[in-house]
Amino acid sequence: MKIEEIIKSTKTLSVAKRTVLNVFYTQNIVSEKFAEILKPYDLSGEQYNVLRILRGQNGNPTNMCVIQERMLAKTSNTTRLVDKLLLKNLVTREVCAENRRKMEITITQKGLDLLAELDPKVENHEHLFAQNLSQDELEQLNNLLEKFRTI
Amino acid sequence: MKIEEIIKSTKTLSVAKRTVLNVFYTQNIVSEKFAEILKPYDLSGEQYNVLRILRGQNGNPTNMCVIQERMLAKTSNTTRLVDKLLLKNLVTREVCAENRRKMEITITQKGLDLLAELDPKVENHEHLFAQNLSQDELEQLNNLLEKFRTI
DNA sequence: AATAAATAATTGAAAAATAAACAATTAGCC
DNA sequence: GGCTAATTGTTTATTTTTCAATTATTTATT
Repeated sequence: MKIEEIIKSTKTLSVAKRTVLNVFYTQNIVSEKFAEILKPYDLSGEQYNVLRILRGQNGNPTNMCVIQERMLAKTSNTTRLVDKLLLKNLVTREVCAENRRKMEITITQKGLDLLAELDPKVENHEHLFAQNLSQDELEQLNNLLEKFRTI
Repeated sequence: MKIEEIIKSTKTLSVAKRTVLNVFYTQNIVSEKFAEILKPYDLSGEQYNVLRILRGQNGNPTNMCVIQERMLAKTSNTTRLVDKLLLKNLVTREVCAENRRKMEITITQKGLDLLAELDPKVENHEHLFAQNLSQDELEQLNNLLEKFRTI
């Protein structure tokens, strides 16, 4: 469905405006579907994201600032996000010995197990949307988004 | 910058996963820049969106459910959003005569003036990103996003 | 060594989002 | 008319986010 129909615009919109709206709307659709997957696990999108970052470290602990830097939404409050994960025993938090200002966050086995359980569902989610395009089109879309967001 | 570099992924990601990440990340960049524009006017992105919907009605009042339906993020609490706009005298709210369950929301002159002041800045914002692509590429991006999000 | 500057993370208060319960009104049906 | 169900919005409580200020530690400077 065209973005004009979705927002029921009577005027014709510039292609620039349409693109911004499309980026917003598409992200919204994708993230709502994603939230549905995480809901039963009582996990928010950002919490999932942090767990994934931690797993990416292959067992090595990760500082708060490294997590922050790798999150997609830079404005998030990493401390509170990690607090939530701690409460669920999905991660551990310890003071770093070399630099006591830093905190070392490590994903627990429980966290790894949760991610392992989610993996197929997440792949499914990605596939749900990706299947609408050919491999070539997906590569194109990635390239266009990358160019578009450059400031 | 490629999405793998941004999230500093060591593994290679499927094109499906890359696309989802790119959609998320791009929306984030665009909306952060947009928030900067609105900040001095003490307006959130969603509040701006509601004002724009109301202006689109050309002076005709609009029900809450119509507003809700046209918002990009369906989960927002429309009542609260409109409350905020009321407090700033950007809209009015009256009981609908035909169906007294409904509320008629109308944008005020002050609201219209605010939008008029924002218009060039918003266009500027859209242009900031759109200028990275040719007209053809923009159309392509719109088409690909539209296809991609189809469920 | 003492002080200033920079870095890392936390905290508190305010704002916003989310979900569930509630109230009012309308509409359909017998 | 009177009963039931559906619609429309508001309210309340809870959780999250956001923003600015603060604490603790380390590094740099005098």
